[in-house]
This record gives sequence, C-alpha cells and structure tokens, in this order.
Amino acid sequence: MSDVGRTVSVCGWVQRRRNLGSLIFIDLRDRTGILQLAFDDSTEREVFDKAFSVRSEYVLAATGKVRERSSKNHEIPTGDIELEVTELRVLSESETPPFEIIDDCSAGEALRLKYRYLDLRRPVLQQNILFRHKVTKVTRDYFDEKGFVEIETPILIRSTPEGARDFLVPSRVHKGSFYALPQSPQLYKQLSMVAGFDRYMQIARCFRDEDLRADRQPEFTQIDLEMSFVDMEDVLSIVEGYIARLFKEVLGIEVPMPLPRLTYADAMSRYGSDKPDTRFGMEIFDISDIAAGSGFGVFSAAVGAGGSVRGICAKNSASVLSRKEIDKLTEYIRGIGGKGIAWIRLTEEGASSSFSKFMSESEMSEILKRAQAEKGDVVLIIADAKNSAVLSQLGALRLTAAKKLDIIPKDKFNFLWIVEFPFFDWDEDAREYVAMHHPFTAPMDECLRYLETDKAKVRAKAYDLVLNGIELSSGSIRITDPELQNRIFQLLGFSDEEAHRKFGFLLDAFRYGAPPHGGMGLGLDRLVMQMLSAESLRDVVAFPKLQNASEPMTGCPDVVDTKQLEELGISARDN
RNA sequence: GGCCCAGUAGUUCAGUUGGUUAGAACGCCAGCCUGUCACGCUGGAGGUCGACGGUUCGAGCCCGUUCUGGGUCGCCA
Repeated sequence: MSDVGRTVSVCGWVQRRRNLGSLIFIDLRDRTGILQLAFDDSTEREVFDKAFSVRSEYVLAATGKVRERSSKNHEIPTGDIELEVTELRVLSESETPPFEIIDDCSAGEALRLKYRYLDLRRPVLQQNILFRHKVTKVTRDYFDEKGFVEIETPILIRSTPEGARDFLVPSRVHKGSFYALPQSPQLYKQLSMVAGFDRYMQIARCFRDEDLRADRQPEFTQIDLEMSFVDMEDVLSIVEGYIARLFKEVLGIEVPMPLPRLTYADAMSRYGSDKPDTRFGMEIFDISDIAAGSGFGVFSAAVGAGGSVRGICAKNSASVLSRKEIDKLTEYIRGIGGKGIAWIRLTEEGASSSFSKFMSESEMSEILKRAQAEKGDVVLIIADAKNSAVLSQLGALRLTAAKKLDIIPKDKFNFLWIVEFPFFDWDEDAREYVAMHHPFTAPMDECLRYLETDKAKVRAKAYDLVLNGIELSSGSIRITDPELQNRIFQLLGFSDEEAHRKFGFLLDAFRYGAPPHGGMGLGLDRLVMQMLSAESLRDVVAFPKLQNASEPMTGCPDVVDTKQLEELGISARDN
C-alpha cells in the first residue's frame, strides 16, 4: 500500500467500535468502504477517552498516520492497513438507530422506509444507488454519442385519461381546472419530432395512479426515446446497441446481438404470456385435436365451444408436485379465474391421472407423446371455452410451477423482442374493440386493408423488450398521416369532436409537416433491478413508496390546511 | 374492491392442550480485557403480546370486529 506512512484525515460514520480495554478499534464507514481506526497506549489520553465514548453512527473526523496492521484482515479491501489516530473530532453524535446498519438487516420494510436515510447507509443500498448512477451516466453517454438531444418535457400537463389513472394537480389560477402529471412524455416527444429535433431522449419521471406491486411504483423513471425518419428496425438496433454497451460497460457482460424476436402470437401460444421468461423451457403444447373427440366432457366441451385444451410438462417434478401440491396449484388457478387443472403424474410406480378413466389408452399415450413426458414428469392441462383464458392461465401456471420447482437460473439475462402486437384488443365487458396501445401507434402496412373489415387480423408496428419475464420497455412507430389518424380515431369510437378536444394539439401539429417517427420508453428502475438481481424496486429507488402508495418518512400523502384548499377552490371533505 | 400471509422487547423471532413472574438472539447500558475485526467474558435495563370487544375461574394462545404491513388478483392503453 503506497499510503502506508502517510498522514491523512478521514471522515465517516462509526460502523462498529471494539473496546479491548487499553486497545480500541473503530470501523469508520463512508460510501467507499471501511477503514479501521486504532487507539492504543501510544494514543494521547484525551484522544483515547474520546474514542472510548464514541457510539454507533457517530460522525467522526480522524487524523493520523496510515500503518500496516500487525494482524491483517483478508475479508475486506482495506484489511491490511489502519489509521493510527492522533486527532479525533466528533462531528456529530447519534442516537441508537432503530435497526442495525448492516447488509443482512432483517428489519421490516415499513420501518426501514420510515428511516430511509439510515437504510440507505447500508453498503448494499449504497452500492445499488451508485450503480444506478453509473447506468444513467452510460445511458446519457451512449445516446449523446448517437446524436440524441436530451429535452426536458413538462411535469404539469393536460390530462389525457386513456390508460392508467392520472395524478391530478389543481390549478389555483384556473379554479376547478386541473393539470395532470405525465404517465409518460409521449405527446411532447412526438411534438419534439415535429419541431425537428430528430433524435430525442430523456431520463424522464413518469406517474401512474394505480396500485403498487414489487415491480411497480406510482412514480418511476423511464429512458424515453423518439427518432425521426426511422422504421422499426432502426429503433430496435439503436436500443440493442444501448443494451450491449450498457451491459458491457457496467457489468462486463457481452449480451449476444441481435436480440431474439418472437411475435406476439408465438409468445402467447408457446408461453402464454406477452412477456415470457425464456430462462427455462416448459413450453405450452396443444392437445385440442385429441381432446375434441375424447370421452372427457370437460375437454370436448371446451373445444366444442371454440376454446382449446393445452398443457405444460414439468420435467422431473413428480417428487415435488405431489397431489397435494397440484391441489394448491389448482387453487391458484381458480384464484385467477380458471376452472381447474387436469393432470398426469409419471412416477416410478407408474402413471396416475385425474382424467384417465375418461380417455382411451391410445389417447392418453398420444397426450404424453405431445407433452414429451417421461418418467418423473408431471403434465398439467387446462381446458377452457376461451382460448385466451387457457393461454393466460397456463402462462401463470408455468411461472408458478417453475418458481416452486426452483428451476429458473438466476444468473441469466434473457432479452427478447416481442413484435407484431395486435392492434386491437377485444374488451369482453364493453363488447367492443379497443386500442391495445396508445391511439398513435401505427398499424402494420399490410394490415391497413383489414382495419374496417377484420379487426382481429390487424397488427401494430409496436414492440416490447422483455428481460427475464419482465416487460422492460415498450415502443412503436407512430401514425403521422392525419387521414390515417382520423380513421383510427373513428374505429376506436372517438368522435371528431372528442379527438380534437383531447389530442387536437397533436393533430394540428401533424398538419404542419410531421416527419415519420417512432420510439421507446425503457423502464430504468426495472432495468437496474434486473441488472442487480434485486427482489424489489425498493432496492434500486432511493426514496420509494410503500404498497399503499404512502411514504412514511415524510408522511405523505397528508391532509393540507383549509386555507390551501380555499385558495385552490377545493372544499374540504370531512370523514 | 377480492384473496392469502404476518403483527409478542429497539430489531428479528420462539412461545406446548388456555394455567405461576412471557423467552432467545442481535442491539442497548455497566464492569473486566493489548490486536480485535460479527472481539471475548460477566452483569443489567428493556414488554399495553397491534387495537377493541367476547368466551372462560383464568387468554399472547380460542371467537368476532378493526387497524397496520407484505404478496397477489382486479387495475397498470
């Protein structure tokens, strides 16, 4: 160590104090790590006494000479050296913290969020936040080098209540009127294209007033992109370049390029999901043809009603998936709206099944063949009169079973493009087709002729980037032809008047020379979470919200003074 | 809004069939200790068992209601 012998001053927090009587060691911590301070019989009395009185999380400034330790600690990077302290100042005292500031801290989430500034002192969280900084740095570097311009778009915007709920902000100047917080900078980035900025990027904060999940916060950060004069391939290749650069530079990992692609239709039929986790197999197979003519009423009825019968095969799972465990899975499937699971277990003792008595032997063996099932496997089958229900239930079952079997490799980064999304989505309740994406998404050229006649056939120039079963990113080529846009609005049931009231500014803009454009938004929080293999967004967001969307540290949201409400023209509600 | 799980010391948890004074570990406080590094040893303090109501001679434990937190479904174009 070149620093040995030098006199240095250091500042930091007391991680731990070890008092051996006439010998005191203090582990001093800052965001770069730990340094051991040493006090012994050569230490001045006053300094030694001060060291004696120091407690956890005190803030210290120490000056002294760096020396080699007489007994080294090979567990930590600075384990060979220590500071022989000659001057010690207590810059700030600390009460005993409500939980220990250590990495494997087991305190509850609510408590840790209430004292988030203490929680963030834990080295693992410090590293996560520093890592996130690196990611945003590389992001800005990459897009800057590719000619992108970072443009800040407004936070107070017009409410466009399509999709998620808006957070609303009351206007004081215009009583009774409201701003909304952006769900994404979508319209502004498109207007930036009309304004001629070609290539826009922003690390943008977005807001959605929906319920929280481990991977969903009410405010989140998006790496937002938009490019002019491009088609889908251009956008995908820019993003692939970004992913390659980011993973190489920050993690030292080579992500093979180009990234694999799957159409929406294939993703659904093979994995029962539009964001499949491809780190394990267990793909869905179809036995509708076998089931249709079988004596098992549940199967034949499902196919007869226009649905299907499909299954998955969990390899080597018979020892884990007992009948009791399968019952639990069945309960889970019922919980998400399914009717049940038909199953076959292939154990050493032979095959057992919930429905073999209704099927012929040849039908059973045909099913096992289709499933590619061998001894030790369990085949799980779902039948429903609705195809989409069969697929989504099997998709969920596939994930649940894989988690239970613990067969998902943790160290893989499986990227996947999902392309050729349907343009319309059938809304069962409203009995009508609705836009699957925002209404500015362009249909694929070859599908234009089906727009009015066969909506189910229309696919969109929309693409999602999926990483390990999590939707990272979503984008599309936009409509820039006012005539086509009007046509789409009509098909989606917007009247001219309504379309103009909501999006008139964009339609107006497109009358003045709109370049063809498209873009993407990448979820930064989810990306960082995946890169760090973190369990929750809370591990990569500095100041996150609890599941009930509150933040216990500052105590928000909270009621406000009547005076504030009066100024806004809002009446207080007392309950 | 529905479903599942959990609320016991500062923290994480244990607590038998309902039965005397509710325990452990870590943390905290004090004493001893010259090479620790999760220091060690000795001692100590610390509890409205989430809240309310009920059953009972007796409730941390049983029942009901409620609150809080986590997960999830709905929702998230």
